[in-house]
Amino acid sequence: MRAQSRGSEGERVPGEETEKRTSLVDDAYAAMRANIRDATFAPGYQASEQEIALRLGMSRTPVHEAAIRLQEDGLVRVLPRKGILILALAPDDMREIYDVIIGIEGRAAELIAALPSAERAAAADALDSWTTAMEEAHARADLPAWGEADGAFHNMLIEHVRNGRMSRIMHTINDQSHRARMLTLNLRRGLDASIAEHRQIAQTIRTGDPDAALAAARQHRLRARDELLPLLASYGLKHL
Amino acid sequence: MRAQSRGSEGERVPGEETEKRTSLVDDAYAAMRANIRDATFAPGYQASEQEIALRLGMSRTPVHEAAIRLQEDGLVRVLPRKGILILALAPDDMREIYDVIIGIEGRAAELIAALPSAERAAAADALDSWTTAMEEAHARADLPAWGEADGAFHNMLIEHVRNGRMSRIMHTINDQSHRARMLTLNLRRGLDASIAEHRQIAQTIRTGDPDAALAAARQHRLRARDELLPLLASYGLKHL
DNA sequence: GTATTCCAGCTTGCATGGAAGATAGCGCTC
DNA sequence: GAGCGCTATCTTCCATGCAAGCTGGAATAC
Repeated sequence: MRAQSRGSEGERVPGEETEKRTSLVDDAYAAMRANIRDATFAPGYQASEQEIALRLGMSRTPVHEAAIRLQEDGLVRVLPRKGILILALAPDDMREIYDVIIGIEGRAAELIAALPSAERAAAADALDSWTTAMEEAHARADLPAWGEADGAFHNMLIEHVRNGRMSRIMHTINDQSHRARMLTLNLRRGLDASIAEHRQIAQTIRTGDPDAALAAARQHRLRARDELLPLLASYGLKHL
Repeated sequence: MRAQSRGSEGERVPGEETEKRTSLVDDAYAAMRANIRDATFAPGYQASEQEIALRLGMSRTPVHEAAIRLQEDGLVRVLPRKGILILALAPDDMREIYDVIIGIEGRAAELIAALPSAERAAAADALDSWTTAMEEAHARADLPAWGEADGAFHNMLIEHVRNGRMSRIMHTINDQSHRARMLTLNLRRGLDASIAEHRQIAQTIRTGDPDAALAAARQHRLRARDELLPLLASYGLKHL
């Protein structure tokens, strides 16, 4: 049973070049996170470390340590002597998540709008180009592309602050809410409003008005939250 | 040798209590975190897992797994085949930390000010009592007590939101900045202003004015940051 | 004296086995 | 038939062994 058979025939995480030094723990972490994101491990599913280790072709130790990291990220819960529980997301979790996003992203927009004008312009250009991508996707009624552009916009917003802690927080939060966003993508209505708000955020950044940028970013997320939460409630999605 | 695990255990989802299981991993995590907080493990110190395991009276495995959690918390860095490095805090880290605090705590104050009036009053009372404790400590020139009351005020602010993710983020951030706060406690000047701002925050919450609460909380942290960062720079504290 | 090479001793990464706790099902008692 | 207790079996937890990588210093060549 000492199989060093790396790579389980199936493809790895897309976009992740494992060219660098790859530890089994990192492999396990990436694989499990991907499986949770694409719902291969459905919420509520209770897996055993042994089973996952077998599937990934490694021993229990790296799986166990990856599970600790995932638990720290809030994606799973390690139940002592019972197994690894894939966490579900309740509407109340989405409320929590949105409040964190509103706080962090508002500050992020404010900070970017306070940068020197050259950097502001560069950021605004990048943000606008993603908004344009959203418009085009909207015109084609291509919801997945719309969602991807939307995600890229907000990701870019955070990255421009150059605050590793903010990036990390948003990254974690996005992991947690990814499934909910995918599910509700088809149900959303206010795409036009969303695009307009994106333009507004980029505009306030270009102008260099921190207060307005803060207000615009907050407004955008507040509206999205007020659109999403009733949706989840009405569809009775108890766990996502 | 047995490290006494201090009372603050990482809490999870609200509603789940009765966690009194004692695992060695939890012991190691709590002990190492306490040692980092009180600078028994000074920043820059590089310990080996074997050595820590010996000191804690356990084997390497639980220490290793605790180190993973601490790394996830941003307190240490696990260097492959070199050891566990206790991370230092540079002034730029403090800038990052303050921006996260400004975003999160502002939203927290806003949310509390939007609660029903009975809960607002209860929160404001609790906050005011801690502010009073700060005043008394200030009158006695008891800086440690002042710092403790200040910490309790802000902790209470976050806890009243009942958002586990916010609590967790602030908890992590506070762990990281604890040493810097302790160091600069003796150097701070604007204690009167700080107390007045605390009163202001509690007042806006009592009144139930979310916008004012947001502004007051932000203003408080912005001023504290602008007081602290030059202090760190002028004293040439490269790593804390 | 200086530069280079190599090795001994450190470190963690990972696998694996034993131990203990939790659980479900079976058999026994009433 | 219903309830209770025992046990078989599953799970994680933790200790430990082995392998591999990195580092510092000794020994050698010049």
